[in-house]
Amino acid sequence: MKSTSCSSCLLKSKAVINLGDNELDILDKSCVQATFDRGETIFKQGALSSNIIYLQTGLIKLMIKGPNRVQILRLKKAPCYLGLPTTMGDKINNYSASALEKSTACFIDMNTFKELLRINPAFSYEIIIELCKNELEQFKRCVTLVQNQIFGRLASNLISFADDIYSSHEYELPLNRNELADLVCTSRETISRILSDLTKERIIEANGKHIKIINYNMLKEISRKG
Amino acid sequence: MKSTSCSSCLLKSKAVINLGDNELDILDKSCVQATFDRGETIFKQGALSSNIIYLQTGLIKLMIKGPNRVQILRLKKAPCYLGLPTTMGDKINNYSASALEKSTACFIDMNTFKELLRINPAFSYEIIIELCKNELEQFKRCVTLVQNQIFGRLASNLISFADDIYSSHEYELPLNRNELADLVCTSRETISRILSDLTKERIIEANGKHIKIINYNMLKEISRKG
DNA sequence: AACTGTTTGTGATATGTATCACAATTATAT
DNA sequence: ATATAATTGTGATACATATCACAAACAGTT
Repeated sequence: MKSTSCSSCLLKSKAVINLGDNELDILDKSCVQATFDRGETIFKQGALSSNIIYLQTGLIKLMIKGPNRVQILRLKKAPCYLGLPTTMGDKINNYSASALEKSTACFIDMNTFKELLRINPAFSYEIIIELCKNELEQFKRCVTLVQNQIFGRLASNLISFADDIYSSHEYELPLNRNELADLVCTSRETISRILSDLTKERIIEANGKHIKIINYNMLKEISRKG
Repeated sequence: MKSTSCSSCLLKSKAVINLGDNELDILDKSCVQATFDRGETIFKQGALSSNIIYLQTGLIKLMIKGPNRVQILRLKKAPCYLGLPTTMGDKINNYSASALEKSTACFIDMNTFKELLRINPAFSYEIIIELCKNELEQFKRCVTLVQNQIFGRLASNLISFADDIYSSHEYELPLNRNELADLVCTSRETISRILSDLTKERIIEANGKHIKIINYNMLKEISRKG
């Protein structure tokens, strides 16, 4: 049940901002809103994909089950589109999404979305921009995962939590040790060892999920060198 | 110097096929064609990006200089767009492209490309589809790189050469050992050892750059298990 | 409050691959 | 044809991280 119509929604995407009243009406008629608690699945790998999902509020993880393990592809913070590639580039979800905190998402019918792409070039243009930025981000992440050793990989992610997600050098991790290991592509034991070492070296303070970055420059250096 | 006008080009992209005569004229006026020999750079990481590049014929590698090494992000076979994300998502090339064999590419002015996106929704739509498929492909590649051990990673790539690029179980690698190592993210010594082992086990025959796959199913199994 | 299940930390050991060194082979230049 | 440079293959060793085992701490349930 939608709390507000698309036209009076205060959390529109950059793409949707370009829509006229008529187009917002079209969107409103085939757009459903849902709230997810932490841990709930928004869409599942292997299932048919027929909606475009716009994450209005919250934080989610994209996960894929690979040959050897579950891997967290990336975390995504609202506002953003989820699963655009998997819905428009394929018919089956190539990966899953789950909420890491209470989140709200709008499910847009695929055909309506295509219609909006067709009738509003500015809408299309913003979708293209988002796809392009996502791919660049993904390339960067992949290079870090492949080239850096585990110290550098973990440091990069801790910094990303601080700079991109919480805008603070002190935060509560939204992941347990196993999930952090899935994000950084290592084992949970290795995560424990490194958080321990970083704490001993007074670069961070790690108390359970509570992280405080003490020596940001040193952490940055570690993330650069790998 | 263009050998033919855009309207009479027989190698149009799926996006360009949607353009009308008028739009093809617009494209023709700001599109320059170039031929590249093997080894030549098409665009360079760190340089300003102001063109959209359409690879008409040939095979290229996308490379990025990371914290520890050069990494080949992926190979791309014509026909396809190169560097869409890096031109539309940023102003600087995030990675480089070089020809692996004689190739031809069309350089399209950025503003003209944006104009075509604006005036032709079907054109935009095909660009969106290509971006989505690219991202899914990139996710798959990243998962393989991160989760598989080196045997599985090399097997995957040898199969990709056979199935996607040469459509043959026997082919001439377009890469030397060092470049193959960059593609698979390992060292050139490890590449030599594994090609040696695979040859000893009669799964492939490797003679210099000449590769012949003898036991496709076994190679497939190795690539799946990692 | 007690019990059970889950998560986390640490020690010990195994494994896969990088690195280094060097020689052999191949390609290129003269 | 010869010399030089680049590429490749192999052996030996080092190193980073996975895996296994187990205990301690924490969270959830009764």
